[in-house]
Amino acid sequence: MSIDIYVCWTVERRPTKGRLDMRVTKAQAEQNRAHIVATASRLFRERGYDGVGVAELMAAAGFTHGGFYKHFRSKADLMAEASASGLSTTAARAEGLDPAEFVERYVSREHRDGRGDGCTIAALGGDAARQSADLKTEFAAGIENLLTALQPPTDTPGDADQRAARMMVIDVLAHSVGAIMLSRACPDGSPLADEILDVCRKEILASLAQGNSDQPAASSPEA
Amino acid sequence: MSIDIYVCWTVERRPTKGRLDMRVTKAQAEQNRAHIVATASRLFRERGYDGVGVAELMAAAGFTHGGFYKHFRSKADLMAEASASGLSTTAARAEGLDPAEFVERYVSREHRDGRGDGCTIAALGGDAARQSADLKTEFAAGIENLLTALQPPTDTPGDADQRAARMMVIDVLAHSVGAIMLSRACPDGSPLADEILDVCRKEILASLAQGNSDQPAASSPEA
DNA sequence: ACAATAATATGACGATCGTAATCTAAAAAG
DNA sequence: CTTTTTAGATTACGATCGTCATATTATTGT
Repeated sequence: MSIDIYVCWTVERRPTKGRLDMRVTKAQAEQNRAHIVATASRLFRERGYDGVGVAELMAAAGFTHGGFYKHFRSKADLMAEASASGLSTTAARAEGLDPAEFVERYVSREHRDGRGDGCTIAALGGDAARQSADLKTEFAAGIENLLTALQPPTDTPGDADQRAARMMVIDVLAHSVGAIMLSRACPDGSPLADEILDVCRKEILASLAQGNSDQPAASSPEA
Repeated sequence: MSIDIYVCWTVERRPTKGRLDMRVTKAQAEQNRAHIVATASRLFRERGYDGVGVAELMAAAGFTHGGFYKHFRSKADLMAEASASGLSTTAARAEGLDPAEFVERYVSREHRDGRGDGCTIAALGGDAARQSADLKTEFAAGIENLLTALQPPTDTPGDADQRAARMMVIDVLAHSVGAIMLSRACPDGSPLADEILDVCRKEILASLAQGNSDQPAASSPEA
């Protein structure tokens, strides 16, 4: 019959997934769904929620748009799920990182220029502000997770220390997000874009070095 | 003739502009154009560049969509102009403001909850990052203007002081923008949204108070 | 006063949007 | 083996998108 044609299509579209049949294993379907979410997470970060249509999105994942509503109730649902996925990735990457290390990686040209791979907060935070409460809730949860991942391990959780640490990471995160977003709003490769990044990175790191009251290393750290 | 009817329509639609005729005074046309730009600037800040269509935009300004392309070459052109308009308004408002005063007003609930009236950078910076180089250039110019407006008047422009002041305002701006955007990405009225705002405002003001090397007031300022 | 101009209204174009109905055939259930 | 279920393909719907063509008529230039 037309099996050869199907195989041909398969090779042309998604060699990884490898199937274009009508019905698919339950495990395969789950995997396909995850792949759609991952693709959406990247595309949304690159072009914004309104910048990617359902059809284009499915095509980028290697499918036609028809099956979309077998996986998600609406585009808004996928937006929330893709955002949650991206946010959890960022939190996982930050896990165990020293705040200074986080800032070095976050407030960098590589991060600024790699929207699709970068932080969902910096890429879609502006869009999220105009979306549904559901999506904003996902963002808040993602932010909380990131804060937790960044909070230095306070084995003796004296309430004052804990609160101070939380305030510190909140401030560092907002500061870093602002630096990336401001830099991205400038023309690619413009001096101002780089200046913003360099100035902010330096200032954030300085405030971190000085704000360490645990290790009272004022100007000359450990000798 | 039908002047009475025109007046009636006028009252129903845009009492300010006052005319619905086909042809209009050159001055009136200019005023109409400015009104369209102002309306667009507000609507874009509230709903994003992709969230407002040309027809809806013109209707909000009191016109039909037909005349749009007599005023602007494309929607992208209006986006750039509306952004420039909003950015210059922000810079004008910041003119002569002490950095601390700026932060008090900028990192506030009123600003966060008033997108349409607030800073264009915070409202559209995320969108601008995905737009054309022309629009990004407008943003960079607007940011530069805001930096200049915020820079304390260095009457003796020693290069070192000047550069330090510039670094300070760049850092404060990015920090403030990040605080607003992060807070706006959280659900309306959520504790985290307010916490971000309060923590960041406090930290930014603290860094300003401490960073003042001109007035060497370390802990106890002027006596 | 007359002719040329241009700001607005009306209507329509093709493209794309999110969503859904229908079809197909293989996987899952019996 | 038979039946049911369902992932994905195909097709299509109505709405909206940015843009443009045309008509109208008061203003502007002469």
